[in-house]
Amino acid sequence: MDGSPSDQDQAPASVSELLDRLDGLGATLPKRLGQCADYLRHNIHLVAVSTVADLSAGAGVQPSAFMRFCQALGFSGFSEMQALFRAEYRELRPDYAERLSQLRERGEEDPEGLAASFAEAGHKSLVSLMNGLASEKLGAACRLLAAAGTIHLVGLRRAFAIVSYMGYMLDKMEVPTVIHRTSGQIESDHAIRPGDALFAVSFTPFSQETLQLAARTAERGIPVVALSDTADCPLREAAKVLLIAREVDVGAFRVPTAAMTLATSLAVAVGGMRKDRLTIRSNGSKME
Amino acid sequence: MDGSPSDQDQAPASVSELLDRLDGLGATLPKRLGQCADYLRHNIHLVAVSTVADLSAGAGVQPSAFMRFCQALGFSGFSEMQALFRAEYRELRPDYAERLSQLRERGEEDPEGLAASFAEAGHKSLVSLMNGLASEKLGAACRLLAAAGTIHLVGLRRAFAIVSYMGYMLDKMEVPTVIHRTSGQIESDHAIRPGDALFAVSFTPFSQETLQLAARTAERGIPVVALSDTADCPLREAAKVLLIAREVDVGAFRVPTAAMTLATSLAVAVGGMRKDRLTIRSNGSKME
DNA sequence: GCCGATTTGGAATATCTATTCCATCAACGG
DNA sequence: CCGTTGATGGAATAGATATTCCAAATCGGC
Repeated sequence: MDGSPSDQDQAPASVSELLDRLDGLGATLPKRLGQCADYLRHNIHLVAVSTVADLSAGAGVQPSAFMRFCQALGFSGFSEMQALFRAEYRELRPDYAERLSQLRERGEEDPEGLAASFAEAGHKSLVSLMNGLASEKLGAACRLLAAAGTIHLVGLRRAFAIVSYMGYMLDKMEVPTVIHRTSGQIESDHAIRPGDALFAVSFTPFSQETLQLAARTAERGIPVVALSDTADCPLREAAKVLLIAREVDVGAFRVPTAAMTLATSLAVAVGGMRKDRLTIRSNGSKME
Repeated sequence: MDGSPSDQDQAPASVSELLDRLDGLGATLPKRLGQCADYLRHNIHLVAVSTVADLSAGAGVQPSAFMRFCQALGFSGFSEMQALFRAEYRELRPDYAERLSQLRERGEEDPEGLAASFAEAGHKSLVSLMNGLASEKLGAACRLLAAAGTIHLVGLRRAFAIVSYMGYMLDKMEVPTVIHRTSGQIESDHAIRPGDALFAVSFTPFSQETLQLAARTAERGIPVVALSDTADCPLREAAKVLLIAREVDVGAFRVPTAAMTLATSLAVAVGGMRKDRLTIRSNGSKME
């Protein structure tokens, strides 16, 4: 009831608490335990389904070292730590996995089975989105759009849902935005002025209107950021940055889950950056 | 070394193969093994992170019975079966969980961190969508829409992305569809004719225009199907069926992942049903 | 209601996994 | 350069966990 001094010695109660503590220990750990920390950070998902032997081998240390590592984190041993991961894993999917697999079996005739298939596809799309996201490209896209005067959005057919949602978000954040829904490009071209930027969304099969607007805009030296579902899309040439969001199909259909997620992230990030810029400006302290 | 006749005795190579085999064995299993099968079907997600003792206790049988069950499925024992589940788990998220947690730590300043948070939220939204889906309601919604002459879609602001995507899909499947984007309701009301149906989407805070159009349409005796993010939404009264898709927010923002998934499922199911109906009609064999 | 076949429960065992221990090694301060 | 402290590797041990075995129970056909 007394001995224990600060906090070091009680075990983390959740995975994110554990990660915090890992950061806290930082570089104070001896070499081998440091290797364990590194490996853990990069392979959290393995803990629930692996043995100390597996993990220590992965980290390139002896099992005993890994054991000491667990204790350094505040656990009594590996088993206690693993229990944490297993518990968290169980919680995340209470009866979900169950229903999903039952429903999927029911086939894609039944509406609920269909929904299950689409949900499953959504999970996969998100996984692949996050695995494939190139950090620099996303950052570059944000900077281009944040630096623009007005942001112009174009996307037709299935891409229209994306730009319409993006337009809604940007507008809510008071970012000057125009959605180009037209095929008659008469007004579009002139509305896009130097200092602006164009965000073009197009999926296979690509709409000519979108491609052409993007091409003409790029020719005029106005930056174009593109979002597509494949890297060899015709927008590649016009775009300064081409973002990719692949979706997993269900039969001939798909939900634009990954694209929507990426577009929303972009919009929110751009909104945040512009707000910062404004704040700084109005302080008068710095000009961008 | 020959006895083994057909196929019964080689182990399944994937979880879905295993589920197939489970269905195959069907009711031929003795009582205790039947219990195991039931329990397994409802708790597949537990296999990777549990022991035979846990699982057999859950199923209400002796460990030895569970053991025999594994063997009946074609595995050499429990460990071999568990290995399958663990392998599949590892594959699904290769370095995904890793990145996600790293990125999320980076906070929601950084665009990539934001994307990670939204992706995580998307997973959760899909989980809760599937857990909360009431089978009858979805089926009823499909039937109402499939029976309609023209399907009218309405949804403004953030809901517009949903209806625009739905409109695209329905149109692709040659289902007569109209998207009402107007606030001036002059034409809308008359365009919606007896025999048609209205699909209304609205999230908090609700747009008056959508609510009013739904109310007026319902008053005229035309069926209204609604999609919202909460059960006590004003559409509840006008709608014959109210579908709910809750999203997990990131700060003040959200991606309409669950709603988009539900709407797409609905559209595809309706498209399928109408096609069936047409086929049957043209065969002349049955009239709906 | 008896007999053979099948299923069941529970304890015994084999295997695998976590954990500890200690001799050796490297780092650091005097 | 030596002695102390802390880290390391590897083997020994303790503890779980899976797996097998067999006696008892149950079921089905006659």
